[in-house]
Amino acid sequence: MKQFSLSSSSTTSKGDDDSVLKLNLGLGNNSFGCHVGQSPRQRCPAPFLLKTYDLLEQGDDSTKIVSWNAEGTAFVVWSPAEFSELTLPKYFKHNNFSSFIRQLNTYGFKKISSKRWEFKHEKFQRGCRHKLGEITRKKCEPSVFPSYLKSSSEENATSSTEENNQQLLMEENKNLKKERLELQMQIDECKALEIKLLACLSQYMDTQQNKLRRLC
Amino acid sequence: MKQFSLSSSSTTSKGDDDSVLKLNLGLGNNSFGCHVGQSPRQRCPAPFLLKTYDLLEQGDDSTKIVSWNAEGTAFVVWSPAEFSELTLPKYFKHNNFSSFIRQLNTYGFKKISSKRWEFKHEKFQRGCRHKLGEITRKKCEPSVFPSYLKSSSEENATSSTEENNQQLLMEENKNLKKERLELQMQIDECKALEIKLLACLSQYMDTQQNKLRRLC
DNA sequence: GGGAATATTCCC
DNA sequence: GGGAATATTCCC
Repeated sequence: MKQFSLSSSSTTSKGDDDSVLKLNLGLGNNSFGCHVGQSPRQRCPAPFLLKTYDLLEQGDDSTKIVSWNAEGTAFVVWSPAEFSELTLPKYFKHNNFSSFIRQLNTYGFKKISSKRWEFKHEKFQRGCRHKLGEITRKKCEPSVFPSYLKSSSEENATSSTEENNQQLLMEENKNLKKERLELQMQIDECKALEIKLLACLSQYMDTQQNKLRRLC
Repeated sequence: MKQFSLSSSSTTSKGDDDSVLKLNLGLGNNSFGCHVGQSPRQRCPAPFLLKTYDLLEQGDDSTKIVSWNAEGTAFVVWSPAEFSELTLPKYFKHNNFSSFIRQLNTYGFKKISSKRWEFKHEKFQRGCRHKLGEITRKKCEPSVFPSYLKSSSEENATSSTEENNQQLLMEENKNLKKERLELQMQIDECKALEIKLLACLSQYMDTQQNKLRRLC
């Protein structure tokens, strides 16, 4: 007899049973609670995003200080002064409005009104906490050279082309290592999924055996 | 499921308001009082160094928590627990001993005793606040090679060592690219396997359905 | 609005 | 100890 304990244990993602049911219904679907294909990359949302979202969900009287706009498609800081003094230190290690805005810019939020402090990001909307993982920092991509290597012009006239090459190489090197790590993580994810799939298959087979046995 | 570390920030550090305000004011000092033209590079000391120095100069009862050693050539954290809870938040935006140590390492301090938390830096001594500007971060500057590339012998890299470095870099680079390819192939295999598994599962389910139908 | 330095956290 | 990601500050 095969082991049920694996999938029935509650240690894994909630809804293993669900995924089994879904399997019975839709075959081509990769709905195992974790996705197989390339839906938008769901990472662990940045702490900044989670905090900012949570801060908006606080339904207390602070809604006069900061809140979603009417449509829930952006948020408004109604009172920057109070927001800085009261709200920010509850969630962050500072009370500077400008630092908060710096972070918003880092994550690609846009100020969408000249009359009030209203900020918008496509993936940051009321009720969509699950989309926060799709928001990423605006950092320069691994494949991009750092600014100090671009357009070095005359300043580095002293540095030889050899040194330049070396810097480029080091940069590429660093990026490759980062890529390696990411690929490794992808592989780990894949492997975990395989294990789940196999467990699922095994469980399904057992269930079917039992059904047949009962009918015979 | 993954864990998000909202931890410390949501639990407000009690009574921090004052210190935060002080911090913000204190930071303003940085742009002033920079010595120019002294023989050893006198820069504006890093906030971290100034705070750590000042924290030691506080002659209050906190000397039981942290103080200079007898010779004034290093300093000792006598009580890490109290230091973390009481001293750190007065000067920094956290109360983690390990973050403090991370900073010490960044600035090149060395732990010089295995029996107590004693840290030393050549330029960080009692009565020598004016030398703090000579202490720099260990970060790899744009013009500096990473440690693993430094020949550790001379600053004036001869063309031969440069060539050597370059060769090493290119080699590592090549290997990394090879690795990348292999990892990519592993991923492709994984994905193919997933597809097969799903197909297999789906086919199996169909067969079972038919069996059941026939029996009913 | 964003580049870059420093600080804090996380992880090996 | 230190690499690297994220946070905070400073400055243009």
